[in-house]
Amino acid sequence: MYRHLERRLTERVRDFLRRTYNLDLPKIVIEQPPKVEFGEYALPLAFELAKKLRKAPRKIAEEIVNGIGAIEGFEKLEVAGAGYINARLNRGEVAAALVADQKLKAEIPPGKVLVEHSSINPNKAAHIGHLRNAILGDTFVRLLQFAGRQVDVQNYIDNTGVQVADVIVGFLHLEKKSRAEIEQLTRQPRFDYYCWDLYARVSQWYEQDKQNQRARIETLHAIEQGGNETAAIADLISTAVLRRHLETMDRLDIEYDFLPRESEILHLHFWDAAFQQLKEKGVLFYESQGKNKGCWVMRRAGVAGKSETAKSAKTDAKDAKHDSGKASQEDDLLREIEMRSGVDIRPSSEPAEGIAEEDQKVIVRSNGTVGYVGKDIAYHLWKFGLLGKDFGYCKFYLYPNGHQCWISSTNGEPDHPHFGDVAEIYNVIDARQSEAQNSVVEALRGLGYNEQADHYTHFSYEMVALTPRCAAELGYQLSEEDSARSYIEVSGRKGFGVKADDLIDRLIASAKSEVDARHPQLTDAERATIAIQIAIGALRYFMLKFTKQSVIAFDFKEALSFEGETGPYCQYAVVRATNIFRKGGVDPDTFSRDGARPVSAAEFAKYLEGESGNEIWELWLAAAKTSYVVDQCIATTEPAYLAKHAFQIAQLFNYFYHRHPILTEADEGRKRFLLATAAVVRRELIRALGVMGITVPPVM
RNA sequence: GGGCGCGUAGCUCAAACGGAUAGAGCAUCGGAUUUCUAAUCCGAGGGUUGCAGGUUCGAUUCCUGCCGCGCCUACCA
Repeated sequence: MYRHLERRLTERVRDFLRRTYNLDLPKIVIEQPPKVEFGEYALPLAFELAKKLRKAPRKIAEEIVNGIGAIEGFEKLEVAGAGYINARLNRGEVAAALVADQKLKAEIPPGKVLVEHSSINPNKAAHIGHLRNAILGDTFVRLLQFAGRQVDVQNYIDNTGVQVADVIVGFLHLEKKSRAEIEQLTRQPRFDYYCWDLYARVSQWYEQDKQNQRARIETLHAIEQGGNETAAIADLISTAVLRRHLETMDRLDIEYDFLPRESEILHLHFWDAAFQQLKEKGVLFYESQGKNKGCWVMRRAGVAGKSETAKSAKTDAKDAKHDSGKASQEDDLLREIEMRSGVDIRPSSEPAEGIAEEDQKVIVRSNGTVGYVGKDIAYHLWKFGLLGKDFGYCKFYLYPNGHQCWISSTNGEPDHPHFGDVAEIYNVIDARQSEAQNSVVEALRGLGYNEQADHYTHFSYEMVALTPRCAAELGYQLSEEDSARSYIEVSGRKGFGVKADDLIDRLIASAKSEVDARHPQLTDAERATIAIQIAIGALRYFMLKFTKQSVIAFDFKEALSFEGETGPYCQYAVVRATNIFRKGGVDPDTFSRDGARPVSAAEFAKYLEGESGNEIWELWLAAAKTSYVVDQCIATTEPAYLAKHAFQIAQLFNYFYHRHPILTEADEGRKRFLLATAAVVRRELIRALGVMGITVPPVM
């Protein structure tokens, strides 16, 4: 509603400027006035035009206001302050249209969208950082769907990486478990918790003796190669952990369509196909000397053009540091063990002389194995349908609601949905990986796929860390330095963090005791269901209320809060609205559709005018903005705006609720109007919350 | 060293393209409804937007330089 009117206003103004001043402005800025009394839209463009037209801003504003004529849906334009143009909507018409809830058609871009999120290493339990990722990703999926887009949801599974190798080392070398014993263990309810602890122990074991890392390299090698006992055990474990992740996320109503695995990227030789293209197009260079001798490298993303050969004293110093550092031991170990070379590493074309050593990003190691970025490039060529290869597909996980989630496989089932080959992609990956993400984009550009590169969005967000207080609460001993920080980074390697299921459990327990106290008359099952809805609402809202670039310093007290700017606050507003209708014996859904129809636009206008009208109008206006806010969230890849929006509606509604008793209203016409207000706000708030994956309980 | 990001009330965070009096929540203090349940509402205090310059009608926002903090910068993923 709101966005359609804004577009109409923009077009009329642009039209007028062209006609009157022969001006064509690329963009016409439209703001929202600080108070509704000023109108619904504000245009500061007279200030901008003042110089061009050599007139006072106020004069220009007056010319526009007087000359533009009537605009459908608008009451009038007026000049304010030093030259603002404020536009006033016809409140009655807007309210009547909102009640009718007519679907206004918006142009939907063609093509499918692919959102990749979660992508948790399948070697340990998911933690709060993964929750932020999944909640952001899932909400973004819902935003796109709300806007009418068709979306594929993918969760990339790195089942052949070091992290999985580490936990396998734990089972085989520390615990000396047999395959049968491990199989037994994977059946226990929270097998991922077991792995969480074991993974931390393995990291300690590596610390104890660097030689222990030999086991890691050997294990990783075996897993990558496949077709052996170690690989089979790794598959067993990573699959079991993956199932646990899906269960955890399903608790939050987060589902996936397809799980592409690294093992298939490897075994179906995706990389070979990508490597071929990258060599042909000169994106990769073979380095024949220096630190990266024997590697295939590409130019590091963000490094412009040909760099000078000025790599003198600085590079030497860096090398020296490397040799004495403890990293060198690991490097030696890596080199020491001969690895299978699955790809042709012999130099074919030009050397990498054009790129200074520090600007090189190694894609293929000197032992012939391909690194993570390389695999990611191949994967992304597949996403855009540019690889010339496809996965095999198998059914993997059937959600209780009947939705089928597929997984990649070397030998797939013949009948499967078509994944990949999309027009746009969004990768929900934390900010620490932005360089790797940029490298993938640069590789696409290097291959000449500029259009695809333009539709590649790294949905970057900051990590979730723990406050020192929270860490202490969890029983971790902190150094003095750490205690002084405002937050401490979570570390899976150290087993330092809050597990997702633990947090969800605590939220549910906390909500349950509250519901138990408030609604003893309900059955335990009913109360449990409500508690879960509240817990999820609290958690999802918590993860969404921060903007992406803000590091969340996690604290139980804040996360467990159900008051103030929280999900339950928003849910509660809906429950209150529902209660009015229940007590009044009116169905809110049918009322918002049919019952309010008798209230004419003229009547709405009457109740929405004047000072007391302003206050209620503010609520209507907020309710009218949902699709506008959704558009903004998509354009900026920032779901936090929606969280703020929902909170604002809830806040305005609570105020309204307090000020205007509805059921006792004596004036029948006014009562109808107030009921219509509650019905529309309720409907829109449910919608907004729904896009965030938050449902509303019947009572709270 | 280089790259990215951040610095706003006691605390945690907002402020779309540069715009009208920088806003919320929490915490503190003081109030409200025998009414559609108080997971609510109202009020109060609390700010030199890290510092210094610059750009302009106008800067929390853009530019430059400092200061402080975080992340990235591995033949890890």
